[in-house]
Amino acid sequence: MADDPPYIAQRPKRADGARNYDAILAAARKAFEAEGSDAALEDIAARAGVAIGTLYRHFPTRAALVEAATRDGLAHLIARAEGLADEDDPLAALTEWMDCAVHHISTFRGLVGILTQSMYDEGTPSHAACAAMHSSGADLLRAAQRAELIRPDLTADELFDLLSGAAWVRENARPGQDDGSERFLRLVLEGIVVHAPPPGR
Amino acid sequence: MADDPPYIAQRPKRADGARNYDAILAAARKAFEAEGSDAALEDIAARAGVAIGTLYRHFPTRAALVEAATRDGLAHLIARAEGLADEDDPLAALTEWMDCAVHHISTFRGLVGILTQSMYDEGTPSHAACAAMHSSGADLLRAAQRAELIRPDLTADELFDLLSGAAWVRENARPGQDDGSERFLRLVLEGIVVHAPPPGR
DNA sequence: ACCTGAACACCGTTCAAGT
DNA sequence: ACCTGAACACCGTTCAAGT
Repeated sequence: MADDPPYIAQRPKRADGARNYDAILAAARKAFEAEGSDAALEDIAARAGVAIGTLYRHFPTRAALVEAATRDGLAHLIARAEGLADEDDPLAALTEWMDCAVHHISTFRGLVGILTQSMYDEGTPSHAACAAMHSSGADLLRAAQRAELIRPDLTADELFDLLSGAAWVRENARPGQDDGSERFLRLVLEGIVVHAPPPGR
Repeated sequence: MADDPPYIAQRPKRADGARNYDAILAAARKAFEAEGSDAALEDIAARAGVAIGTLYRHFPTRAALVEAATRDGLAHLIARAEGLADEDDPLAALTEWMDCAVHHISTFRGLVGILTQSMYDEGTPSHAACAAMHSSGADLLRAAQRAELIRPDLTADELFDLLSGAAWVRENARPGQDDGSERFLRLVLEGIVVHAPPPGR
């Protein structure tokens, strides 16, 4: 009774297929950034110079297209966590990663929502990437907690709530204004760090 | 060159009009709560027992319908701020209000986004309500800052970023799970309160 | 194996006709 | 002043025909 696994787009091997696949992805990324995750698929196909059926052949659902469009970015984010694990200061490492994460999960309007859903819906194309991201973040969190730099009662789920809140604010920042998510994160951070005990103790 | 003011729905005086207006609003609230702010307008009309044209007559845009559906809730929130202004403990007052605000601005999926847009788009039906809400919150914030209970560098805009971040997390909480926005707010609060100086000073 | 585009469905929005 | 529902437009999605 296993529900079939989510569809993950694959780059075709045949030359014309690969070319179209790439063109669609490039057009999708551009459209998502400009119009958000609900950009018109017909426009994306048109801009990629393919018929609408071709888009559907490679990416049968919008979720599959979003997954493919954000795949590299999320992979980079996960790799970054590995790199930061060796850092001397685990709080600095966590902070740096959170900043990086906020940027990657809010590259276009609607992404945080999709990823948040994917976090707990296994039938979703982005679920695997989200799960990997979750465990990357959890590792950095645990390290900072072991060093007693982050309050011990903070769970990884709570960390991701804070992260997605910050990302949503960034996604929805008024166009002209600077985004305010750095400030948001810094304020949040003050709430989760272990405050130094009074001196002489 | 004044752009015309945003359309604000008014309850008609004629009996049949008023009846339909109420029925549409009731159906809309139910639909928004179940399906989010992009619920199908045709369904709402059908459930209210009116033709689609009647819905458009009373609420020419989706934004006008959302404004009307959330009008009472936001008015209540603003009144609550007035009441809390006389509180002894201005930090408790602010905390209580933030909790209340988070609940009101996340009654259905998509609301926070609409209200956030309305905050800085004057041509939007909910703009007036948002502006009133903003100044209500700013008053409570200033009181808490005068009492040196909230860090003095926190701006009202930043407070609303934190608020809408919390509301978004609540909106998007996984269905079964408890929403986690209380926890979110409590963590955020730790980041913005003035921490007691070491004793004996 | 991949591409095309017509066809269908769904839903938002308008408007002429009616009470 | 208000209501109705047909009409149109737009866009998502499928699929038969083609290379």
